[in-house]
Amino acid sequence: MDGKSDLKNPLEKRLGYQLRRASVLMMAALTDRLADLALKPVEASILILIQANPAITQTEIGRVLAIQRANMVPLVAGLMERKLIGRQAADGRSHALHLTPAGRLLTAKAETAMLDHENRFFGEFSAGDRERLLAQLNEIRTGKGDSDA
Amino acid sequence: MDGKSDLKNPLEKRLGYQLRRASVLMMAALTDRLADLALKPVEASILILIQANPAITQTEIGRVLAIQRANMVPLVAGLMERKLIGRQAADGRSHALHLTPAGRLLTAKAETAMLDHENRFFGEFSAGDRERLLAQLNEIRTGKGDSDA
DNA sequence: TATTGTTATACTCTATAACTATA
DNA sequence: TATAGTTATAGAGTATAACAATA
Repeated sequence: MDGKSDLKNPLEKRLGYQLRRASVLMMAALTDRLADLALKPVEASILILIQANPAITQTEIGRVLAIQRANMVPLVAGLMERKLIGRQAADGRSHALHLTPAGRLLTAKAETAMLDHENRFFGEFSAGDRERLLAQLNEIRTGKGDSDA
Repeated sequence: MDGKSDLKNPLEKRLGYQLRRASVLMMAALTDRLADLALKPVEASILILIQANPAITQTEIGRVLAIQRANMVPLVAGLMERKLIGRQAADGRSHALHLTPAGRLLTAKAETAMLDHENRFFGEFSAGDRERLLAQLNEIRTGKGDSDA
């Protein structure tokens, strides 16, 4: 009941390929899900990071999320303009970021959306499978990936 | 022995986030690895797909790899110019693609590079863990992800 | 000298619309 | 009417270089 084609795709056996395809699919779904809140995934991530780390600076956020300083500027400016976050001078050159009340509210909604989103994709997975998958993905990041320094 | 910071990252508990970070890291590593062959990951994927499916057309490749028809044009043109692939008229509007001898040689090298690359990241994983991870990633793609039609 | 925030800029990847020639 | 290949183009996302102010 498919009949779409008889094409072979040897890449389906490649972990890196499947990793990327799954990631792209989930990112697209999350983008749709967060569009209701007028947030992009990266913006939601920034809000969550500020919530977890009061007085974090935008350069620090960039370091955690692997975003260049230069590219943080319009992101922070956008959240400031929407009055979701505020800044206070930390020292003369850096600014401590915090969530506004509106930002706290929206961050809570974003977190709910992200959990729903995750359950949509992993709802059939057992808790053990989720934990193992999470640990394995984390291993990829923290394991052999450190040889690019 | 780290001292890098005391920042919390709640996103590390999110499967979608870890999936993306792992994917980006592996893609960057693969890009480096294939640079020796003057191939981008997408070009290597196209070569492998042509090898596995003689007489495939570029639109079909795009369908398999989720690449727009329009974006296939410069990719195929580049591989043609390097004489890694050739084309023959299939019907009046489509062309059957095939690997040239040079293309076959380079594709073999690319496959070796991709296997090495995969072992670099998953070498510590047991065969069972690899299989399970592959199956889980495939489930993400073929499971709940089909509701965007 | 190093770091923060910033501007400007370029490059890649991806998406859309429209055209042609074929089916 | 639908499809393959193509062109042109626009929009993200990401990267680098340079600068001013501050540490």
